[in-house]
Amino acid sequence: MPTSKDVAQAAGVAQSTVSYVLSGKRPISEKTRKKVEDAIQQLTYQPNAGARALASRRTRVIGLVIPFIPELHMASIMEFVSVIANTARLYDHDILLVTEDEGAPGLQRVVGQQICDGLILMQVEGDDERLPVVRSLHVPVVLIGIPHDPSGLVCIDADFEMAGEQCVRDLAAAGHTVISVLDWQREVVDRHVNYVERFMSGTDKAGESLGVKVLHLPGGTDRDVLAESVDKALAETTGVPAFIAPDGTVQDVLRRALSNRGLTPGKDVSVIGSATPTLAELQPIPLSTIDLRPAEVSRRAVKLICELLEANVQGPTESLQLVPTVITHRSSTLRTPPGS
Amino acid sequence: MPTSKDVAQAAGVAQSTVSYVLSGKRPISEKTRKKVEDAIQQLTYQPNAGARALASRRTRVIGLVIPFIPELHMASIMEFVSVIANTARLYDHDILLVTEDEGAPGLQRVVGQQICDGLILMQVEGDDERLPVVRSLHVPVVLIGIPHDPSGLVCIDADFEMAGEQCVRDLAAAGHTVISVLDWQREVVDRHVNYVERFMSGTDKAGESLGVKVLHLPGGTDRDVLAESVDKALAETTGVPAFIAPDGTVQDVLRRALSNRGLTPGKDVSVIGSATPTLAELQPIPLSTIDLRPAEVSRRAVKLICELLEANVQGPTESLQLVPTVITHRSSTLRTPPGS
DNA sequence: CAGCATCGTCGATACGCATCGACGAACCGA
DNA sequence: TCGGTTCGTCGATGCGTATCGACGATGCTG
Repeated sequence: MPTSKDVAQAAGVAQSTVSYVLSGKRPISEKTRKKVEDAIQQLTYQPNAGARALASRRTRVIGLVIPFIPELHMASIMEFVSVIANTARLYDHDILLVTEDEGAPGLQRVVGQQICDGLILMQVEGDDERLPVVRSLHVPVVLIGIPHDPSGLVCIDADFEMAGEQCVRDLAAAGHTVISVLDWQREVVDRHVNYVERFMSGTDKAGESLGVKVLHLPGGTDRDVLAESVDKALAETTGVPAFIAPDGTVQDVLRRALSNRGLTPGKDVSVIGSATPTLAELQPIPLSTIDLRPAEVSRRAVKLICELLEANVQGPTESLQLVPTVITHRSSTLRTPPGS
Repeated sequence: MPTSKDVAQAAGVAQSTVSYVLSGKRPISEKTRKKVEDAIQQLTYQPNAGARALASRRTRVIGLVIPFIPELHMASIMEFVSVIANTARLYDHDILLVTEDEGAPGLQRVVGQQICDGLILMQVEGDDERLPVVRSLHVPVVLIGIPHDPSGLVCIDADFEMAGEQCVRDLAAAGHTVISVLDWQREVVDRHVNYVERFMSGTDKAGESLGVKVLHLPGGTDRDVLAESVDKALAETTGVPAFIAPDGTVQDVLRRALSNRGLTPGKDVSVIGSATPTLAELQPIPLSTIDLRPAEVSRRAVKLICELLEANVQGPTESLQLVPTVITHRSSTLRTPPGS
């Protein structure tokens, strides 16, 4: 492996000059720059990351803490991961995987050993045990998800409250007067991820202001539990029933439960779920969806942390960003108020 | 951040002694070791990764090249990723994400800059364009998947041929005389991932040796295409029909197609799919599966590369490992030959 | 008790780059 | 023509660790 010294020698300049050509931190004459760049080409020189990190105190690596995954969520997590990795490259950074299995000590490890310059935490819980550690780390950290106490933290997430509002508002506009909201699957609810509450609060506010009844029922992937919820919803509904199933994993079970009862989405019942456009179109009856914008959230998270790194932020910062959600009508919801 | 020098000072020894305590590469008296370890504790010292990499020429980081993902596969990819990350930690290594978007130059980048000591490539295609580059890199690389020409490469994958054999053998034993194999979804087939061929070859060999007819039909997630395949299979089948759907994403569509035709898996038809045990049990009719052992493949891949790193392998190595697959009966296949 | 290997520790050096101060050259206006 | 800039380059140093050679201390053999 050639070093910058080799390049310097080949170009007939000092090693420091090579460094300045690369960093642009001092003016370099066109002539010298050309010589150096040619030498770099010829030797296929690439700067050594370790040495660079040692000298500059910057690794250009961001640690990404991925959650331990209740099986069924993996797909959506992967969406975050890949967008985050690709976006990081745009800022000339790399992503180091940190699994949640390592817990809080894992964070201290990667930061303490200076393997990375900052962290992105996914799937932050309302009362996340890692928060005290996060606050004590002297590096920028961006949380995806909003804990109960976000003071001193940089957080970003989809605007779940807006999402809840949008769903109820749209169903109400379609003429539904009773709307049933199915909970996330148990694994999520048990984690006290606070987007569940935010979503629910959004539905309730909208329901109240529009004068429609909003029911909250247990969701999850257990067929019997969901069957019970559906029956209860149907019993309490006057007019055409409407369901909101913000958890992608619940949708499959819901679809089956409705079909068992002879109900066809878009005709006898309205259903709004959460899925990517591609997946939504793939359904037998294209699913009306509330898009929680995972890609946009990911991109902004990376942007945020890179800006913090750029600004060389040391002390605690505080900020909170909510990404607007998007509701899309497909065939699983009624278009017009029935009887109009 | 304290350095090893600080530790040395606190312990009243030389910096090199601290280093030897940590690495164990020279004998240290119990007394000195104690002093040093206490100092490390008190200062909460953690070695600087950059400096360590610079001096030792080892980053203890493995690059993981994850594929660009046709949406529906993400879940299974995540399974690999998380097991790989966790296993790497057992060997005291970390995982750097490299997305396929960077292509072959990305490999040269992370290796050239010495950000990582070796690579794991997922989802290797039969005639992968990155192979020439891989062969030219002077670091250990482990491929998950088996290219057409594996010479000079270290490869590991599930034994898809065995998987195909197992499926056909079991269905034949249950009395089926005609067995229909549905292809992977188009996105996978188009990539020429060669496990498709290996699986098919396994089914054919078993079919031939057992005297049962094996049909190959287009799979994929397109409902119409799959409907056509199912109809064709039913038309050509004498006795109880049997389907093998090795692609997890095809299964959903197949299930619906069969249900539309009034066929109940385990009763009027046998179905073998591919899914993790949890997911298989979650189906309305628990799915008989062929387990392609993603976790085991991941673990072995990490083990392989860590051993290569340990052994300080420079030149090209060659090896090929196939992980045995496991077939599990649940309720979607007939238990006994019909009419017996 | 001399002679010698072994053990435990130290000091010095190298790893490859970024960065700082210094310095010569070219250029400006007076 | 001279003092003062600005521009472009160089040499030296530091970043924190691993590792090599050296060396005193200790234990053993004859």
